[in-house]
Amino acid sequence: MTDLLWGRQQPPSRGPKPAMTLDGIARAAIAIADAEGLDAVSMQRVAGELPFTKMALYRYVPGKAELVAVMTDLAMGLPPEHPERPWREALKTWALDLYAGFEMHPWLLLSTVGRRALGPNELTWMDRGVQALAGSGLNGGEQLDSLAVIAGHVRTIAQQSLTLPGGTTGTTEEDITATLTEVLSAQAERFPSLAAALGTAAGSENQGLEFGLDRILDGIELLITARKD
Amino acid sequence: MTDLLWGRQQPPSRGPKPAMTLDGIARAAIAIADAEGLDAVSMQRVAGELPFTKMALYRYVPGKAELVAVMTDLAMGLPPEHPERPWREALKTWALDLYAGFEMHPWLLLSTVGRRALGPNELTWMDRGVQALAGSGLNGGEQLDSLAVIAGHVRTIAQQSLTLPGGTTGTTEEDITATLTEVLSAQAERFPSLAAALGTAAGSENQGLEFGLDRILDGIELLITARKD
DNA sequence: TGAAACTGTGTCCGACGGACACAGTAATGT
DNA sequence: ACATTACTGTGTCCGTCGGACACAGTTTCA
Repeated sequence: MTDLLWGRQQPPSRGPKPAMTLDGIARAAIAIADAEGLDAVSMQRVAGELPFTKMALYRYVPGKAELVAVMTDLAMGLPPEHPERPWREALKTWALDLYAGFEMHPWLLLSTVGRRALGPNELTWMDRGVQALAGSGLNGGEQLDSLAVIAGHVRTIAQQSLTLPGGTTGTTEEDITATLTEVLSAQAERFPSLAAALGTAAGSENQGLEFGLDRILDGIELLITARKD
Repeated sequence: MTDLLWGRQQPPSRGPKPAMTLDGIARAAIAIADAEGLDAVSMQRVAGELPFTKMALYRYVPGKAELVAVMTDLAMGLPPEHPERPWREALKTWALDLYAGFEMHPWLLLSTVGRRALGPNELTWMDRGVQALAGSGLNGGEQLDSLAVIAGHVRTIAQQSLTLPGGTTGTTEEDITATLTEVLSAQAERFPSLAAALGTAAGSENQGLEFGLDRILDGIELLITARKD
C-alpha cells in the first residue's frame, strides 16, 4: 500500500511492456468519481473507461482499497504555493485552499474517513500547514494538533455544504433544511433552543467556514501570545 | 425516511401482527456493527441474528440506507443529563459526551458522513448543545456555527484515535505511525517542518481532544466577551 | 533456442441489495 | 357465517460487486 502511494516499484526487466500506468488508471477513476460519485467507481467501470478489462487493473493495483488510496492522494494534489506570510494568514489561506480541494473533489470526504496510509501529496499538505506554525513558539505536538483542528473544521463545513454527486446520501440542502424546519415547527417544544437558534439565524451562506476559522485562529493566537510572554 | 426516523407510522388495522419491531432490528444491527464494524452489517447478517429471513426485514425498512439511518439515531441515544453550568463547561462536557458516544460506537463516524436526515436523538443532541449558548449573546447562526466547530473537532479526533473494527481501513495506529516515521526519516528533507514537529512531539496521548477544545472555546469566549461590551 | 517472467483476458465464485410472486393470517364488510 | 381485503413472512431470481485463478501471448535473459 505504502509502496503504491509512494511510487516505489522497480520496473520488471522481462515480459511485455505495461500498456497502462497507475496514474492513468487513477485519473480515470477520479473522473468517474467527480462526475458520478465515489460509489460509481467500480473496477468494471474504471476498466470500461479505458480500453481494457477489469482484471487487467489488478496488475497495477492489488485491490480497490488501494486504488481509492492512490486516487485520493492524486486528487488532493499539491497545495498551492503562496508567498511567505504571518502564520495566521498562512493558515487561513491553507484552510481555504483545502476547502477548495474538497469542493473540486467532494468524494474526498468519503475516501478520507478513518485512519489510512498517507500519500506524498497529503503529507506535503501537512508539511505546508505545520510550516506556518514553525516559528510560532508552539511545540511540535501543539502545531500538529492545531492543524488538525483547522483541517477538521474544513471537513465539517465541506460535509455540510457540499453535495456528493450520485451518492445515496445525496440529499439536497434545501430538502434537508425543509424537513428540519418542518419537524421543528411541529415539535418546537421538544427542541426549544434549536428552534430559537434557527429562528434568529439569517440565511447563513457559507459563512460557517469563515466563522469557525476565525474562532479557531483566535484561540490559537491566544495561546501563542501567552507563550511569547 | 423521515417517517421512519421519527416513528411516524400508523399501525395497520388488518393482517397478522408483526413479529418484529423496527427497534429490535436496529438493535441487532447495532450489535453487529459494534462487534465487527459497519461493513459487516448486511441484510442477510441482520436477519441471521434474528429468527427471520432477509426479505422479512424489508417489511420494516425500505432499504439498507434507511436501516443505517435508524441505527445511527438509536445508537447516538440521548445526551446525558447534566446540572446547569456556565456555557463553557457545559459545552466542554457536551463535547466529551459526544466523544464517548463515538468511542462506544465507532461506526457512527462512517454512518454520519454527508448530509442526511436527522433523527430525534441527534436533534436532541443539537438542542442540548445550542442550549448551552442560549444566553451567551451570540445570535442563532453563531450558536449553530460554534456547535458545528466543536462537533467537527470531536469527530476529527475520534477519527484519528479510534479503531473501526473489521473495517478495511482498520489499520492500527502504531502501524500507521510506524510507516509515517519510516517515510519521514527516509525523506526528511522533503517534509522538513513536519519532521521537526513530529520530532518535538511527545507521545501525545489523547490530549488532542482537550487541546483543540480549549482553543475553540477560547476563541468563542473571545467573541462572547467582545459582544458583551 | 529454450526457459523464465510478465501482461492482458476469460471464466468462475460468493456476497451483496433488492424486485417480485406466493402462501398464510387476521380483521373487516355483508 | 363467510368472502374480501390487507397485511406478514418466505423463496426464488436478478444484476453488480470485488476478487481468485488458469491460460495464452509477449518480451528478455541465460
